[in-house]
Amino acid sequence: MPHKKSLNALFRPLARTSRVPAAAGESVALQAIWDVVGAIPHGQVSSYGAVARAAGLPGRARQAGYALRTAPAELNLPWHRVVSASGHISFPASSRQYREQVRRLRAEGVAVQDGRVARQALTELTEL
DNA sequence: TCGATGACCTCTA
DNA sequence: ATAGAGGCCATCG
Repeated sequence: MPHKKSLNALFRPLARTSRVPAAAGESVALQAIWDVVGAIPHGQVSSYGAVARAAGLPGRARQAGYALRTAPAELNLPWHRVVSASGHISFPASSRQYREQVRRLRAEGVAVQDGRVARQALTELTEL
């Protein structure tokens, strides 16, 4: 496993393709996570942990979830492209957000069965 | 200051 | 496949 410094260098190209505008006053961690999520291509799915790693925050999957929860709606982040490492949608099956995520994923051609996508369908975000 | 919480993860068994 | 333990850390009451 590369050192954190080289990790950042590795992921820099990904961040550069981000379409998320910088929000003034936000922490670098939050901004980095939003950048990564905003760079996930249409039809592709990743996990909170992978997003955190790509943002230079290995081991901080929870912060990725927090960042998505607090993301300004104006950013129009493709939040639905992020699920847990197991492939499961991280919302109660009865929730409105759960249904919305399933709807959006299927609209992009992503197969969702029993509230989860195949782990094989998850991308590590390092090969973009 | 402290304990609880949470859009999570990894290792063990 | 499933379950528990530990780890992570920003937020909140």
